[in-house]
Amino acid sequence: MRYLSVCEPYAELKKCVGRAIARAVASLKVSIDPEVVAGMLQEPPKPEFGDLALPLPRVSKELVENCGDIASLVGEAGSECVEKVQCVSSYLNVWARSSYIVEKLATALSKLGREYGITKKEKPARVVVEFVSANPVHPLHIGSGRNAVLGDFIARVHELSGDLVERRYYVNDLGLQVANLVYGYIKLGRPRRPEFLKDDHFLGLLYAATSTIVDIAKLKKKLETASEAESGEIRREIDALLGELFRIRSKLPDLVDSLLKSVDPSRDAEREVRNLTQLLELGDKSVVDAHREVVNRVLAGIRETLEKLGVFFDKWDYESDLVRSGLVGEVLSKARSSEYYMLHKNAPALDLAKLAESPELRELLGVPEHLEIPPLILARSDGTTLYTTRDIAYTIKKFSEFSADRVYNVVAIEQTLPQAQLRLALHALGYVREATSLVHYAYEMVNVKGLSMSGRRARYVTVDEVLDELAARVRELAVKRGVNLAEDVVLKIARSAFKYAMLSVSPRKTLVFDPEQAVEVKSGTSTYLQYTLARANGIMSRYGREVEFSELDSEGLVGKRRELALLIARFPEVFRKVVAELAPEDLISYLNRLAEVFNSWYDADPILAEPREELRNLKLALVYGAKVVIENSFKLLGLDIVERI
RNA sequence: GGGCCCGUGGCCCAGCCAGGAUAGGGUGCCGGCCUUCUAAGCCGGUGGUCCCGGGUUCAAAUCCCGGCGGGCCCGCCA
Repeated sequence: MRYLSVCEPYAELKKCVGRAIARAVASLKVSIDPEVVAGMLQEPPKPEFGDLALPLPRVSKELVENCGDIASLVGEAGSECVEKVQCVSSYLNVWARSSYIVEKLATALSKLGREYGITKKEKPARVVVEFVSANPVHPLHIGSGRNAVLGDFIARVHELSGDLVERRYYVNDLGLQVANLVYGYIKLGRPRRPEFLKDDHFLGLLYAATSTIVDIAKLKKKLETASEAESGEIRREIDALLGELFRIRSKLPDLVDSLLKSVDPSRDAEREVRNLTQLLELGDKSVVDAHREVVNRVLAGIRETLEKLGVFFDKWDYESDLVRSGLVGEVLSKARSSEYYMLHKNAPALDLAKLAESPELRELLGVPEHLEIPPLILARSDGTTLYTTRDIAYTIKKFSEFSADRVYNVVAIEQTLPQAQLRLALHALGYVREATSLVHYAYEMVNVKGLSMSGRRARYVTVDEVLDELAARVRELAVKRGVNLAEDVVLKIARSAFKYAMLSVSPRKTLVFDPEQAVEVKSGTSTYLQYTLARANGIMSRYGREVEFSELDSEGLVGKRRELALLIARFPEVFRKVVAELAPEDLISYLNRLAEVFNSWYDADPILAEPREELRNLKLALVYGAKVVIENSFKLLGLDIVERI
């Protein structure tokens, strides 16, 4: 990938040091590539070991015994960037010239200003990010919250890199889940919500109650034909579901009571729901109306939550529209004439196993090496299509409508198989470019301490309640500190804390969400970073002028100031890595270190009160650098900047 | 049964892919610091068999092999 305006002070320093060492080693008649040396330079664990260190055995074993000689050779040769070199237990410890660091950093900061560290691509790409796409049957829970935050992050990464990004939400309104909700919704005559509940929360309860009653009906039917041995187990399951229903009832008694009056659990409720899925897919007027209404009511609630989070979408795509547009039908007929077409237990399917035999293709499509690929069933025997089939059509649509070079599906890691099948199916049907440019950005699930989550049973922690609780804590803390915070600032602090919790853990790891802990507002969170930024901004606005980069006292670059300068100098590289690897947690670790060094320095060293002008300029340059670094990181992570905290 | 992921102080997490110095943070607990740029902060202390066992290496939390523990996937669900 090529980038514009490369201006990376730390990388330049490493290259320069690499050259200096390579020159010295050359006089020992050993030839090494300066670039390689630069790549091997690492950050010493302690300041006593200098600014950069080279483990000599990594370069060459023979050099280890010459460690002391090399150190003095580098020192004698002199270099614009090397101040001093020492040999400590086979490490070459390098102290950089302060003037070099200051000059490189000042150049970068004054040249790029607020753009410092952001590397734009030479050729912008067109990127679609599909994320959240939670089924419109209940409010967003924190699992979808993780999706929302990560998807937003990916979109931001590309936006900041100069790409054109389209954010899409796939409204999966054709699954069995929605049919269950529609069933209950119609049975109750399109009920209104009580005053104290948001629509998505209210309808989420309706959905859970309906699902549970339908499931009970299913089990009761099974009981009729069950053997003596089976019936005991089934009865226990029914009892468990009755318990769930009772719990749901406790939240909204009237709702469940009237639902029980209109849905007879002993009748074949399941078949009625199945009928609904068919009518929906066919576009039956009588149900489509109620269906779209209830879906939009839930969606309005979800949207409100996303807005509170500061997460926005360009397009909302209804799955039902996709089917009715005929796109899914086209995919089906294309599949029928494909060489991979097969019947699997009498259902139309694609035999992708053959295709997946090629290791090269797996590599190309990012299909895990040992993942077994079963046939992809395209439709039920009643003719209704299945999710992945519709997703094939949707993927084609996402690519074509935006002329996308790449499409991200931000989807839970548990869907690795269907996502792999999706890419293989696209390839099988001749959509080779689409198949290779579709990225499954996978993230692990969110578990809540002491709760097994289930949408079907209304057992979840919602994003709304977490945000509300966080906001309450922020207010409480503000009162304690005697600070008057505007409501929008409260929300910004609260939602940033939520995002931070979602972003600071690697997406590949299961996130154990402890509601008690997440709502704490304390150090080691976004609040700490926001606070640090507010301090830096406070100084800058109090100073009220542009920093004078041409007159900096580089002799003053010692202690925490030096540490901070080197961290700021590293930002462009950190940024590039985070963008390339889509790893928000790396950026967060870096920010925490930067904030720690900044605060520790801030506490001990007066900045504006510094009497010597050139030293004051140096300090201000550091404050400015830290400010720009944190602000640009916030842009990438979607955290909010607050003026006062 | 097969496959993938995870295991790091009491709790949470970074480091592992590209092996390097005494394993970093946070939280918790104990103590100290506000007449000076925001104390949601700073400083000090406390706390670790990097799941276990082998192997490779001058060097292993990191790579390889074998276990153990936890999660996920293998549906005419999504």
